[in-house]
Amino acid sequence: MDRYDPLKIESKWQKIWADTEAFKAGPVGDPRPKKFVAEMFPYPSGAGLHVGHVRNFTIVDVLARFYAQQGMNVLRPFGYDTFGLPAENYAIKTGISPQSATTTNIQNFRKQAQKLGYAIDWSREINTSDPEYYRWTQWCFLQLYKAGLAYQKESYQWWCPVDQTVLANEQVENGHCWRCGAEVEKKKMKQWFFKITDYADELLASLDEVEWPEKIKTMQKNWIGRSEGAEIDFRVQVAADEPAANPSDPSAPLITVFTTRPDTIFGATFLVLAPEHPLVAQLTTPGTRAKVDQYREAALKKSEIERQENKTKTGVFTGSYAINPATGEPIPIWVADYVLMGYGTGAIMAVPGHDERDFEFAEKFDLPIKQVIEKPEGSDDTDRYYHGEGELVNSGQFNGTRSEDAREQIVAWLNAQGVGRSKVTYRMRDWLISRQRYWGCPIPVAYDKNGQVHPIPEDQLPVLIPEVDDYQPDHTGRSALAKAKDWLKVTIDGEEMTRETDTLDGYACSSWYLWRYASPHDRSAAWDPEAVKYWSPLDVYVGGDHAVAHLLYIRFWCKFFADQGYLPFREPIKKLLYNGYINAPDGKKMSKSKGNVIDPLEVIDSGYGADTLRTYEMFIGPYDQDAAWDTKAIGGVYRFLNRCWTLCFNPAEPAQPLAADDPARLAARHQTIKKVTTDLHRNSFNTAVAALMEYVNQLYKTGAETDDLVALARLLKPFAPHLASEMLEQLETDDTWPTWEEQYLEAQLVEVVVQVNGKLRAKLQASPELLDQPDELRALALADPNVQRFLADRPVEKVIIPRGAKLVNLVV
RNA sequence: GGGCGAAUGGCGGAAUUGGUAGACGCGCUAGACUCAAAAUCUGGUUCCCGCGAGGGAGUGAGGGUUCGAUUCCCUCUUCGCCCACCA
Repeated sequence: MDRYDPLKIESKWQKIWADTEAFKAGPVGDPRPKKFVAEMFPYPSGAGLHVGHVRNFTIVDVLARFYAQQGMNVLRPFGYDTFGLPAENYAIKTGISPQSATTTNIQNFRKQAQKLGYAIDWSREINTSDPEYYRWTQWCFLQLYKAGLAYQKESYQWWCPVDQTVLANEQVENGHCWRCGAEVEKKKMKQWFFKITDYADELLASLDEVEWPEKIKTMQKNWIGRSEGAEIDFRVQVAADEPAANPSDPSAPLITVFTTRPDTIFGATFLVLAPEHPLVAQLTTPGTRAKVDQYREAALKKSEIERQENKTKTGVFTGSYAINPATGEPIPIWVADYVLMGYGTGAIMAVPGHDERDFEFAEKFDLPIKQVIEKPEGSDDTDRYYHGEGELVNSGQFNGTRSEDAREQIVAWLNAQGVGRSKVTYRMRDWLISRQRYWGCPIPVAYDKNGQVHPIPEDQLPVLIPEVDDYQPDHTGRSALAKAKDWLKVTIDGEEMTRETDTLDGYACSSWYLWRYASPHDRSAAWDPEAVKYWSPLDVYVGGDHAVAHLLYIRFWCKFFADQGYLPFREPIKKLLYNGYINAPDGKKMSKSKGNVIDPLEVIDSGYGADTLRTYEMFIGPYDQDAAWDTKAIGGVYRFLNRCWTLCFNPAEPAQPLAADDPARLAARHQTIKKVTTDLHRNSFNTAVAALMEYVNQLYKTGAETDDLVALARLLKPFAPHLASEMLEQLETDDTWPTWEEQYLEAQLVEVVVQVNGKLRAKLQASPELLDQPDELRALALADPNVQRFLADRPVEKVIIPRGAKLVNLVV
């Protein structure tokens, strides 16, 4: 071999790795320290791997190989998240079944991943649409059902008119379907939910325990959206001219509102209900009925995007009044769409004096505005609705109290009268999990002739997805499963029933897969408790998506299954690396329609090889930042690997040869080992590659000794495993991760910089010991002609020699 | 509107606890090899002044703390992401 031929080297080593099952994880109980690393498993699209996958998978691979070379027992599995709309839409269009398209796509993905030389334990591949997998997804559902955390509720749901399916909150982006971009609507349907809100507090609190990027933690905190406040009951009068209702009269309806500002209750001059609020019909008086009905209908019909975009306030008066429990005065009850049924109680007490939205509404409809908090003097707040803190006014016995203190006092006062209580409310809603789609995991329940729900017994799992001819959902809101007439019938306890035709949100399938990796072929349980106890929680998770959805759901399931005794930990992922995107060379997102997609397989096959592609994607920039593909820069990485190859297989005479034991040579080697090792520990992949490049440049000058090449090949292996393996074979050694010794880090002379008043004036060569001898260092610095020039005979007032900084600062 | 983050040469980026700003790569440039080109190798490359030694300026803008600030603090500008009538 006389030149670097990546394609030849790579196919050679890929065959060896496959034949020897080189990356099989050690057994459960293996005494070596374990490391479990994984990427967010991909949806295997027909287009195959893209450069974003390569970045994501390579980060995991570098870490897996780094840990393995350090003698750890590494689990680095791989799987496919295969349910979802693309395969189903493809089936609707082409008639090719999702099952068959998925099989083809998986084969393609596997082949491509192998071509990248990933250190994957291929014996642990999982696929969420494999019945052997989804029977356990169904088992998970049944556990949640048994515990009362999977329930049905009829409510208004996001509905995508194009995909003909319900969407979760997380799948609606600015009022549009996340998949097809169509404007979503609201539709009243009976849906399945998981009660994630039961875990809201813990999901929030235990974010402090995980080593995740602050950005992601903040997004989850905002999503959960904990608000402390109070619920307050307002007794209704049916009409203004009736005598004020007796607050203790149990026959008068109650409107319960949620507020974070109970201190402003004396300023509550009207109530507002969401259009969907169940009491609206009852409260509407005959004179207002026509207007109220018209408003409600319009609000419900309005697409969500219209309701959000139109920020001018609209609303109608119901004709009824309620008694403000603080003032005893009747206040009008309005209906307006700026109040959301899904949050709090769907009703608010409006305090226009101190809330921007209520203020706008009051202005528009000429409702009374009452000030109950005094703006402190010197406040530069110019809003006419002061929403800060201050002293209470117009608030009866609470006048003069600070608003911060009044909150608690007023709630206690209302509570004593039985009309108010402290309340914590979350912005997060329960997780809507039913999907009116064919290509998903069937929800394992059936309905008897009275419509009662019956879970499918565990011994009848899996509920298999039936084959159908036509994948089109029908327009009644039911999935194509409804077309499998025979499949629909099921007998439970001798009674004939009808199966559920909804399938589970794909996020359910990915909410437990990390534990499946521990025992992927277990036919008796979702996961083997011993195996999970050994491998989990996951040490490092790498991905660039799903900041809220998937990463919140998997935490929820983890806590649930821990409570059920199935898991011995409450957080599934210790450390999260959230990688950035790779954009097209023009800086824009890669997309087929723009024609700017870089195909990683083409990069490999063009002659660069997988090692160059892998190393380039690690070198492209900090892993957590977006980067633009640079078609020229990848050549620089290829040249670097080519130089590594040349040093090992075809070395030239060095220009400035160094002896094998020269301190400068040892220093370069040990510095490189230290730099690459510490950089990998802090996930600074780009600078680790830079350090290797620097080392190779050095070896080109000085010539490479065997020890240099061994260190180089071992350090290079996580990035460019094929080339490194070829080098290690030539060098007749293994890939044990090298260690550095502090004593070799410094060459015989170090460079010390001299500053005068903080400005660099000279550089001196000195022995390292001199750094501990301030007087001599000072003398040496003062002797430098350029330093003398700048001192200009002035006396030196202070000499600063910082520890470990190779620097002298003379202050005059 | 709220929250979070970022801004460094022609470009991507580096500088781990405040201590030599610009590592490494791209690009550009000069040279070696070659009939020539490619490939490869060697040198140069923040800007300004200077033949040079060297000097001055410089990390979005302005101020502050410090012997010393890309790093810490304050004010502002621009950009990005997330949430967005959540009471």
